[in-house]
Amino acid sequence: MGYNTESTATCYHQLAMSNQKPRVRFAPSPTGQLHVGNARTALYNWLFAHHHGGDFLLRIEDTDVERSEIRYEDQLMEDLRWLGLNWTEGPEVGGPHGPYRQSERLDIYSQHTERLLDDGKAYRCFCTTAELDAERAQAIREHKPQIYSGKCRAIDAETSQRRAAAGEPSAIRLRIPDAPLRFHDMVRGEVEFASDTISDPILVRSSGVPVYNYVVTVDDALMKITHVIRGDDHISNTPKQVAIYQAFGWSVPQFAHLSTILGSDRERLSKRHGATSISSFREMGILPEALTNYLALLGWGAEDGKTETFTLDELTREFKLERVTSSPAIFDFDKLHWLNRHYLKLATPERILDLAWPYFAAKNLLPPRSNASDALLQWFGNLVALVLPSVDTLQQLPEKTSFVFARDTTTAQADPENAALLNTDSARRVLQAFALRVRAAATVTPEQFKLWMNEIKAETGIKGKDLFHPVRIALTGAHSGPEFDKLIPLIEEGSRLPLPTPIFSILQRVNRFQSSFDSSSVAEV
RNA sequence: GGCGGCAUGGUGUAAUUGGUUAACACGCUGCCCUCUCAAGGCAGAGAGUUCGGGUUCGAUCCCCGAUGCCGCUACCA
Repeated sequence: MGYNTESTATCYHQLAMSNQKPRVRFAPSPTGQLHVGNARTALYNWLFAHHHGGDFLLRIEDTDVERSEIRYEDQLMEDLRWLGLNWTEGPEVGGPHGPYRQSERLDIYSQHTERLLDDGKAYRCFCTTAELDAERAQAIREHKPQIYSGKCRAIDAETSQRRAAAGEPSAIRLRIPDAPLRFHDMVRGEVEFASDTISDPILVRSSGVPVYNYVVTVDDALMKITHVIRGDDHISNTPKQVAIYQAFGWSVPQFAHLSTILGSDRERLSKRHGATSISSFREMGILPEALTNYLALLGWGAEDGKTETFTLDELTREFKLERVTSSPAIFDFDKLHWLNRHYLKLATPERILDLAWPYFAAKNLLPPRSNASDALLQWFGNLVALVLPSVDTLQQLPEKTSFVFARDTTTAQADPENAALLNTDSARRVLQAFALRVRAAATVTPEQFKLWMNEIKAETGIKGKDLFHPVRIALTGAHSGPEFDKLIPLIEEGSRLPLPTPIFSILQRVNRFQSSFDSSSVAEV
């Protein structure tokens, strides 16, 4: 018996040849936020399942009761749904192989443990922590693999039974067979571990709680998982798991170990590198399709070697596990932003408006969405459309629209670049001529504005940058921004809208700016 | 220390699986557009494939070794 390379390969072959639908799972621990690494694992599982018309299921690995929290479980599911990664079997939807929460499967595990014990595939280990520590210390000293000596392997069944019955604490270990442990990895090929480098793994702690490596294996087998797609931090665990499959006489699934996602310093990506949780990306206004597209690209490339933008549907068609790279990838925020800009441009105006609104409401720039008039909706839509191409994330929108919301453009004079532009005779002449016209007309249209600027140009001989920049600074507080044709109506219309933070009209802006500007420039001269 | 994995411009991926000048995208630089910024369009710089051997007529690709990084080495997951 035993599953050598050939039988594993045969297994794979049969699966590939048969029409058996693959079944894959995403099995997170609810001990924290879903982060990009896990999300990418979930995505690859989902894509693989959907590409082959198979099943994608969700299982919660909450055997670590200390760290597991229900709120993280809820958050996890919310994040997955937001990404568009739905599942057909899981803790809340149920399914034929439930329950899907490991904490609810404890009976199943103990039944299986009995079986292993009865078959002599596993044994009780009475070694104390102190003994094990000593063994380990010695192994290090002798430059040998740190593996359990197997001291308790030799205890006969009867004695073992008796000592356990007498209340002596014991863990349960698997007997690792004396043969190399091999498995086929769809992204790395054949992987082999010598059996004498693998310790007899603990299956059940002396507390009676089974350990991760054991329960995943039992669950994956019972849930009929055909392909285990997970992070490569599990690669060294896999031989132990293979041994568990063998001990039960179960067929070993296909494995695919995905490389780690690194930060720009080549360290494992973490909070230190900035936002890494899915919810933080959502909060900053990254579109889910941008994130899934980006994550797909982190370790995979399309067959044509060129196309980079894919919707989830397109990814489903194109995605092949065989094309996944085995080397770690560095997370690049710039590229994520590029993709987000791409999808922001593709999104419908209605959707953008819905998504953008809360960022402004939170800053008290807009009323609650439910109170919005059609005129306000229209105006805001125009405003957002104007600056959308220049933002990486929705979160940047309020700042990018400060040209209309800014309450005090006079502070712009403090900026050295602005001051240089303003502290000239020509700037003063332009501003005075402009103010004169605004005060006479009270309101401004783009057509009027154009006319006035032409008049000022003719009468002062000032043109280009020297003509426009002072006006721009006076109006918006910045020497750069959108074209006046768009800017003028946005400000004027905005000033007539009832807003929690009213917008100043052109006239108000000119008056406020002129008064402070005149006094400050007098002082300078 | 032991075991395993990984290595192509700054970054992510390609390279018909051993065949010419190593491709695409992000980013960067410049130009065009323009009052300005952004967007958009165009152009350009940037790697000889971690290093050293070997196999071969020929290695990014196969083999060996070194180095570096990552993971596992728990009665964590």
